[in-house]
Amino acid sequence: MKAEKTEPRQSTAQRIEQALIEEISAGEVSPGQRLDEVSLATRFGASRTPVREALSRLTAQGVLVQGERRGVFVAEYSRKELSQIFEAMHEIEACCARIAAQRLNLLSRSEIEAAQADCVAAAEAGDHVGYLRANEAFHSAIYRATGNPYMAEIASEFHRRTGPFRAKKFGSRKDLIASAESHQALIRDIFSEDSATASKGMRSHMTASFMQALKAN
Amino acid sequence: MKAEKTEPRQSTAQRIEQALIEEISAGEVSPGQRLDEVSLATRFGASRTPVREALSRLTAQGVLVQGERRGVFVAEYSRKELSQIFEAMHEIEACCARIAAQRLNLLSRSEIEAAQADCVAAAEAGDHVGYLRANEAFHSAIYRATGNPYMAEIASEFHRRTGPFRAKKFGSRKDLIASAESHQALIRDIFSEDSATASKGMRSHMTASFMQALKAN
DNA sequence: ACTTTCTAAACTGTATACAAAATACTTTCT
DNA sequence: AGAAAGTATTTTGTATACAGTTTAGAAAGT
Repeated sequence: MKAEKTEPRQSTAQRIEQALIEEISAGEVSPGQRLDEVSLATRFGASRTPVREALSRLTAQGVLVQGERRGVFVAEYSRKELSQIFEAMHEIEACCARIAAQRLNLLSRSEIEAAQADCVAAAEAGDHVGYLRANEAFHSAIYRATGNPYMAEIASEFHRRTGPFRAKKFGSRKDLIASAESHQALIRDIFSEDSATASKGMRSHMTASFMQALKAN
Repeated sequence: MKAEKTEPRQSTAQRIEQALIEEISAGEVSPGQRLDEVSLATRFGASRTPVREALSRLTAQGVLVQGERRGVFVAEYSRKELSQIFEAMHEIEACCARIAAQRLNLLSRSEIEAAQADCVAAAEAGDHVGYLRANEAFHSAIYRATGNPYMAEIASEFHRRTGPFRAKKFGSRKDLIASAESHQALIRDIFSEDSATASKGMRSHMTASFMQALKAN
């Protein structure tokens, strides 16, 4: 493999943004919790400036919300709001599954299968954090299979935004295993290369996901 | 109507962000053009700090793109990329039309009709900028009719992102009038309250929109 | 004890200075 | 003339200071 161009060094602000995204997605910061510029600056060994930039970018992406007069908070949604988000996500994911089913190729199939193998491994090991990452990668592989980076980006954003709520349904090793198993049915539907089957399969998956997240929250 | 809570005063960074969004959406800044912190700071009578914040937020929203090593640019898409964006937008808009058709109520109908009246007025007057605003408001009214702010937000983002490319198809008064007329068919389909009709109508509208944008770019 | 007013502390947004990195331009060498 | 090295300029990211706004807590008044 040819070496890639030299990657620009990640700025402090980017580093902070990434770290916060991961924590929030993993549900490590509770909904409604306020993020404090000054203590984050201390924690990351930086000044307020890059912290402010990271927080501002995350509000622009809807990952965080700005208080009315002050403060930046991890978004906290009512049951109604949560169902609206899942509805939107549900529609996007169904579109992705439909398009992916139409566009499967050797690479995308392999990527989905490899990602699923990682999910299974993490679930068997009872590795909660590892499973969250592997689950993320699994869904990303489906998004990539659409061959449309913009669809993939939208879907990823929703996946990230619902991360904190979905993370709570993975309480035990048994939950992880059940989740990994549900992926198998989904893969079968997508690999059928039939749009309607894929779309329907994803809708079922998302409905189950939502129900479980409701129960756990 | 009861007075709303006092709105927080808009920061300089927010002001700059809004102004840039409008200009970019209206196609006033060419794709590929670099935005320069220093001259923007001069132009807005501010320091680099709020300019950087605005630019950073706009890159986080995908409205602008970061150069590999330096610079922030108005996104420039290849024909292939443009078709991918429109494809994603097409899917989102069709979902919105479908959901809106299922959820119409007196308020949403009125809003759509009022927005269309504004489109017609702007088109008849040959008011290019006014038409862009009215067109934006028309689509926003449809998104709002979904009753799902998250669907609406995604759709609005795509609408905004494709603004520069779509703006170019509104070259003459005749183009504005044709666009406003195409809205009528779309309204009829959505107001049919039939999901499939609404979805199909929106797909037609988006296909025509894309073809026209291709021709004009 | 409760309410109002005042004060101090915390938070927010911005300007400015500084240093490092990237790029453009000029000079020197082959 | 073309390439390499050196220099100057521009751009980027960050730290810090400052001023304005908001909030919390203390003091005074009823």
